[in-house]
Amino acid sequence: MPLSVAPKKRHPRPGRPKDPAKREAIFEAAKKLFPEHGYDGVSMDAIAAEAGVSKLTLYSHFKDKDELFLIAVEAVCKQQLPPEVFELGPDRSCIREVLLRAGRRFIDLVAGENTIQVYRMLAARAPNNSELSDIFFEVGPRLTIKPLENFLREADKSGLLDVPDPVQSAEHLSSLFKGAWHTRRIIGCSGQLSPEEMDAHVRSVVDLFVRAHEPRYPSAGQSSQ
Amino acid sequence: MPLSVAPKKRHPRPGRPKDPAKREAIFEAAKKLFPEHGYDGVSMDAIAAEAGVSKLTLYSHFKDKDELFLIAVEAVCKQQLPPEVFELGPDRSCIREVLLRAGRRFIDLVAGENTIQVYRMLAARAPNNSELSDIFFEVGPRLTIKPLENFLREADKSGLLDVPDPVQSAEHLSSLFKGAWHTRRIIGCSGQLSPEEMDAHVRSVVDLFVRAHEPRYPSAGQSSQ
DNA sequence: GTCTATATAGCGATAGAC
DNA sequence: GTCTATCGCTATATAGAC
Repeated sequence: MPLSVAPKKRHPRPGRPKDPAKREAIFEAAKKLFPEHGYDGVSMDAIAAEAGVSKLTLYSHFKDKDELFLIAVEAVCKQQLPPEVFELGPDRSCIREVLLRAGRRFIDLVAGENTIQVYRMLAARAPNNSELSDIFFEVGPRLTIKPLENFLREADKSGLLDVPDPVQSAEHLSSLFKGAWHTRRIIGCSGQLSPEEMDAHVRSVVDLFVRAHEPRYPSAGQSSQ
Repeated sequence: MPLSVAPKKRHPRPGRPKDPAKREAIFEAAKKLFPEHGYDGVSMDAIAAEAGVSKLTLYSHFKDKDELFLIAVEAVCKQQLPPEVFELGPDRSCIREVLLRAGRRFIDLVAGENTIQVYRMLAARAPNNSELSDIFFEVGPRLTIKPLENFLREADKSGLLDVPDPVQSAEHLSSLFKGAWHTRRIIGCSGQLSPEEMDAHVRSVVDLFVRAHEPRYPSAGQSSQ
């Protein structure tokens, strides 16, 4: 059961209601600062200052630093992926073109600054918050791969590709798109991919993938066994 | 110019020489603790205690925490990879078998606890130490891929595989072997690959890779153009 | 050169005034 | 409910005794 941002009001209205705007300001500050500097790099004072509230107000809305970190990261993960942005178009005439477009979008998403920051945060606290990493993986990478999987499944049915295991192939394709650069970005290596290099990489991946999955007997849509 | 562990003695022998054994003890403690708990998770007190020396002795041997962290991580990276352990055997008769063995070794290495800990450390301090990450990538992943690259180049020459760009193909193969599990381990997801799943994964990768690179006209060793 | 003891600063979390 | 001021703790880094 994922945590929620909404405060739980046990008593209908015992006194003056807490200011939702302040809670939101704290929440926004956490979502901004934690990805930038990591768990240990952000103090509760810094969050309070960024939000423009006092530290006690902060503690009145959130139990402790861990809780705030948890819901902040979770929120960043969820707002990370607008799932429809990655739905592959209905154009399946040219399989390579569709995969090329998909690859560019995929890389833009998983190698974007926001995504990389989430990975870094989670890596830093890996020994502590394995549940948080699990959540991230479900709402992040898992959902990102899904459109690839669906596409491959349909490509297999229509005979454009030979994909007996769409789940596994989608994961392979995802790994190929990420390549070595994804990990390099996470650990903060200096060099960056130029747009030309990125394009060459995507082409290379699509070449390899299509070559591995193109039907062996082009005239036959499906082969028995 | 990488840092060295050896102390620089500016004066030949001004007084009592510092105890090299204590320096080594501190060094060993740092190499043990930093990978386990990360930069912020390890205090100088903890290192001194682990090494069995006082904190001032520590500071007399190393300028500050950053310097100690730097040379410790660098040392862990370098001792990480005995390059000969990954040299592929001379048996190139069955290409799939060689790749299967290579894949298992490769995964054992890059998904091992030590390697993953290095990734986590670097990710946590990514905004600060990009040079350190660069060093790691050169002495780590880069060297690990090299044997794959050499093997693919020879396989291409002997006509067993069709690998026009061994560098790129080796990187792709590496990405496939790592798969999603490598990243999942870095961020500390809970589930782990069972040996059976690992084996299935490697087989799947080798299937895909061989299928993509097997010569199209089996009888002809090389194709022109 | 090495140790015990300490200075200084920052952390997360809290008590009391309004 | 919110703020100012502070507790208790731990961090890095250092001064004085041997």
